[in-house]
Amino acid sequence: MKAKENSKPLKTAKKITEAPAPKQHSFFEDVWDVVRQIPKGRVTSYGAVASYLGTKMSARMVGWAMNAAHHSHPPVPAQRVVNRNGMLSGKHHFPTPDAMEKMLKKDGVKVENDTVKDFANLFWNPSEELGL
DNA sequence: GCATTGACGAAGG
DNA sequence: CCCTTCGCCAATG
Repeated sequence: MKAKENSKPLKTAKKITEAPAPKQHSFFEDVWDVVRQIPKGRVTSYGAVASYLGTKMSARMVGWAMNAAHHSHPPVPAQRVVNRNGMLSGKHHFPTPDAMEKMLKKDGVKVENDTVKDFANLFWNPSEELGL
């Protein structure tokens, strides 16, 4: 049901990055849910998550979801999500550029030159782990 | 309402 | 093998 919560000239007070999904089961929330299931010390890629959700071509949306994930709750370990290259492409979106790799190292993931070391080995594929 | 951008990825040249 | 282009979907200008 769609409850039109507004009919008044509300000046877009609703900003994204807070809760883009008024309802659950949104692509964003699905992404967060998968990312939250990433085991500590493991990492995955945007494409892998997208592929698990069935939209492998929409890997970019996963990145967008991560952006909103910063305000989601429970917190989403976005630092465990990197691009297919294993590079910390999103580190610039964290509070501080080194927050991402710092958290990864805390998870036991070695990061060097903004890239996850032994990425192929640490790669966590939701389609496999969660069941294809 | 159209044009541009974006934390990607695959394909083409 | 490196660079460019296209596709995806949504948000922003």
